[in-house]
Amino acid sequence: MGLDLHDLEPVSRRSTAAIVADRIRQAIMRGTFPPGTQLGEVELAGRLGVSRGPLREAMQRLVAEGLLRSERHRGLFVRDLDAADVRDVYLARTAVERAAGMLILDGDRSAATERLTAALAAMEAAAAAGDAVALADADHGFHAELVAAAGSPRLRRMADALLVETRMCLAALQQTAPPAEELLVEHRVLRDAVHDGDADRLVATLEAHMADAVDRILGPAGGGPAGAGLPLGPPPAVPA
Amino acid sequence: MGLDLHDLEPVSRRSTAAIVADRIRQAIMRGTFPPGTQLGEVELAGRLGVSRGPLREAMQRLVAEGLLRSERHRGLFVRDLDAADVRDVYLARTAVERAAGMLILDGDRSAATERLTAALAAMEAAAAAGDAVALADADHGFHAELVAAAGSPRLRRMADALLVETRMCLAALQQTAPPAEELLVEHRVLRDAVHDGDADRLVATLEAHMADAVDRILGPAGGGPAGAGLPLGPPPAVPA
DNA sequence: GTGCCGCGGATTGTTGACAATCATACGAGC
DNA sequence: GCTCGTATGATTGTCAACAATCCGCGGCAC
Repeated sequence: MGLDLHDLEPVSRRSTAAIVADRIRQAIMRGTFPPGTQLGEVELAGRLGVSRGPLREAMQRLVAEGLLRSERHRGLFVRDLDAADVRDVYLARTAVERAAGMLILDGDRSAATERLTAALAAMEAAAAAGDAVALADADHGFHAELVAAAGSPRLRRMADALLVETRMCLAALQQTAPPAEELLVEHRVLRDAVHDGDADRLVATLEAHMADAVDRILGPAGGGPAGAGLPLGPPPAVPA
Repeated sequence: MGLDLHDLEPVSRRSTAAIVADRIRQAIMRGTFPPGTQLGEVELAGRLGVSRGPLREAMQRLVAEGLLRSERHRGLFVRDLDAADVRDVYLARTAVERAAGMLILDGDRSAATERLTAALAAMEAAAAAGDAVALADADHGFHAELVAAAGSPRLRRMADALLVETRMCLAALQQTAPPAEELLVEHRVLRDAVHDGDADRLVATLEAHMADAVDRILGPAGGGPAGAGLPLGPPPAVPA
């Protein structure tokens, strides 16, 4: 239902490096590779059925995206995100999605509303089914659709990268249980604000939504002033 | 004078791929490789004195950054930016630098003011010397310092990528002569707004500054509503 | 007992060569 | 004259092997 650009795509599929990059990215997102784990090149290459050449290229892409951290002659490690990183991710997301929202309000609101409604339906279905990972997927999809509807390639690219990091946060610090109903309400308000063209309400709701997400992940400790740069303390229990 | 993070860098220098990526990036920024040119791997590898392996890794990074466009079995080409891209770059920059500015206003304003003043001094020196490329460098440095002072790693990373694309725009569509005095005034106002903690003035000036830059590059045609997505017409004279 | 030195194992970084693929130019057929 | 099929050339994509580097452990001198 949610295929974006299948309209007669050129026959040549993407390069091998891009494919394995997507694979690794998805594995990191889904928590298959916990933060801090070392990714051996030979093992990964063997498991994916490719050689080390394309795999290294894919790794470089992921390093550029900030998902991996490369130590020279030591290996590649999955970046572990601390509390400051969580705040930073949501701060950047707020900036990007805010700009996307303003852009939508100056553009085709009805089309955007339609796309957001569809994404919202996916969230509602997942919530009704009680499927937590599907709900997270749909949440991801809603925000991706929000900035995609803005029509800015660069905002979209930045948002995609940030959403991947968001999933990393969720996978790493798996919160107990996201209150599905509250989540749905917040997203519904976002869509309505887009529909009504209410800029102030959209921005306020977006910021509150992001702050809520940070609180949900970190516990209601440092969600307010968002002082970036502090490593800060142990919220409930984070592994080293 | 403007070195950012030279503070006792680890002895092991970066990987070869990162070095060649920086080289290519700089070459693209400075206009050495005009947009649309094909970058042959063997030629580049020979010229840089490295093999094709590390070079391909560097290329993947640059593709991920959006500076190169890879066509399968065709080659790597320098992305050529049209008018819509110019508007999009400045739109994204506005979003990022606005967020950075708000963050600074909630943080250490005096330190940020100091850094911005230093960057401004570099601009003034370049303007006084009549050195256009030094002025562009200093302009670049001012905005880089602005988001660096915010202390958000992700905003910083996004801004760096966008600034490189900005330089690409400037190099490709080399404008006649940027009015140095006006440029200085605008940046001075930005710094003063940071110093005074005036959020409204900072945002307004920033948006005006970006709109001015777009007008300067494209000619005063479509700077107002910034309708992204249109390829749009020939402002004065753009090469295909 | 403590600190230093050297060695073994493993991993990454790099290289060169092989194979697959595509664009271009030329000639045959209609 | 135009179009289609084919040969050629160059380029990218991929692979397996070589070399450099670093961590951990055992032994030795002090």
